[in-house]
Amino acid sequence: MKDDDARHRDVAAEAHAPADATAEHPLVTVDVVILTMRRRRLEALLIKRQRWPYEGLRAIPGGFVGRDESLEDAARRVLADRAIVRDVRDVYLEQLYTFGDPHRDPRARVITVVYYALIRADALADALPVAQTPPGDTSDSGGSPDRADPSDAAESAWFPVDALPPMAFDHAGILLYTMQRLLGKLEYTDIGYQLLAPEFTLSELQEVYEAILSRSLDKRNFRKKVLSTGILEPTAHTRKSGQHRPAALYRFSPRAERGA
Amino acid sequence: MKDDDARHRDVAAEAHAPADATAEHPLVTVDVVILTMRRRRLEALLIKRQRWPYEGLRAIPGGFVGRDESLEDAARRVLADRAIVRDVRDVYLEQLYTFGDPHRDPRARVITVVYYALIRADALADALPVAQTPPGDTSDSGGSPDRADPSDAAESAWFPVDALPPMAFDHAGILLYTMQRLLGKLEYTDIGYQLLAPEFTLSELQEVYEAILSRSLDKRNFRKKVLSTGILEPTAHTRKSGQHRPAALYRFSPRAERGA
DNA sequence: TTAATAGTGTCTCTTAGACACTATTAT
DNA sequence: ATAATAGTGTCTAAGAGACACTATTAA
Repeated sequence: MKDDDARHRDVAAEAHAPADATAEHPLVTVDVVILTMRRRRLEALLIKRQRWPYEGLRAIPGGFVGRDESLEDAARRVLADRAIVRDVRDVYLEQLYTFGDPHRDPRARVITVVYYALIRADALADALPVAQTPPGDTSDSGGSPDRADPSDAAESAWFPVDALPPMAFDHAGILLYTMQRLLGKLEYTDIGYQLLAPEFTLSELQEVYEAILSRSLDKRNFRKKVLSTGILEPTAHTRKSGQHRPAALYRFSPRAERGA
Repeated sequence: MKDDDARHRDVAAEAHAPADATAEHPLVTVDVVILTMRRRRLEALLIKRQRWPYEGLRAIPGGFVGRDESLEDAARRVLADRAIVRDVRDVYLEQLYTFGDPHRDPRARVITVVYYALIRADALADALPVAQTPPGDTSDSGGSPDRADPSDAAESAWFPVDALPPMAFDHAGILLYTMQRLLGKLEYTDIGYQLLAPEFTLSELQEVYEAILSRSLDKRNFRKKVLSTGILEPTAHTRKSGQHRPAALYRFSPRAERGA
């Protein structure tokens, strides 16, 4: 076996790159679009930038890829750093796209591999990042908007995906692209279920679909369709909430679990 | 404005990376799965590795990302280097996935952004890379299998995607993933048309679909379906070939052109 | 009794897929 | 004539979507 420096030279030589190819090479980060259902809406976790460039604007959480870390491991580390879930293994994580425009970051050439993470409502950590109260929404806000995030980089907050704040870098476009991907995968995969607790009502499932599709669905047709697929099975449980009939709880049938 | 070194330190500091973060960073390449219809099959262009590791095995063409080059520009440069098309702008190019396992290349940490390219039959350059004659196929081979590629890296050859040779690195998996993506996009996009000349017969279009789906389709149902979408329009031309009725040629209707 | 959500069937229209023969050309 | 591919229509079954009322609970 050769030592590391020799290997680097091998790779560089093969591609006609200069001997110190690493210095010429772009930096690589992993950004993670973190999504969850909150207040019956789909919301994304965004940090507030504290430095130039785009100081004060919101950004998608991210970090550099470690030397011996896979891209997905790096994405889970970003999630763990933000401390928004109790167990990072509970999170559905999927690679979205890699953005590499030479001028997307004014500081350096940075290529970012973007993942999106779907957080089940029941998996959110107790110490929730702060919520933003949108104008016209009079429900309780649930936290001070100034609470600092443990990370050096920024404080975090949840924003409804259909009412995003001004964004740093190319992150507005990345969010938009994420929503399009989510919408595309909704019909032919079970990503919709990844935003729900292990047991859920059909109304909750319908809310997830409506949030991603940005339109309301007919209740009878929706239930007919999801039940006809056979991937759901009823539990013996119901959930009471408010002054109305309790809802039956469903779960994935074991056979269909974790299919993608 | 700051100078480049200062900017690099900014990025590194923000992510808690060591000061010489660039030395710790992975290398980034772009690999391009080049596909075309040849002999009524879908075929991929592969190079033969000339060095350790995986010497003698086949690999997907690729190259390092230049400092001021977008990822897509890098992919088109890989295409241009291989000299397989007359005009690189004619090629349909789409990002597939980014592979970054820390040990996928034994020489160094290499993250590769993979694109796939669909080459129209009429856009292939005259100096075609050599074709492989699979066992049992008695049609003419069309070139010496030993002709050297202009590139330092390897000689190139076309291989049917359903009969691939032993592959270097994780490239067999990448090819497989490409075919799955292609299959998935076939139903709801017009990628199928990107493998055809501007004017084509319905039988040629059906052959593309059958190659990607790996199954035969009913001729009447296929024609009914594609014509009902309204994205095709008849030309006044026909094509005669062999001892049978000439086929009508179609093209995209201008409105639907270049939709993705 | 009221407010709030859970839960349930029918009809229509469109689409997917099975299925077999005639048309036109070169040899 | 024969070989080879182009081109064409009907029927059936399944799925998507429009549409309105009853059931159960807490206050």
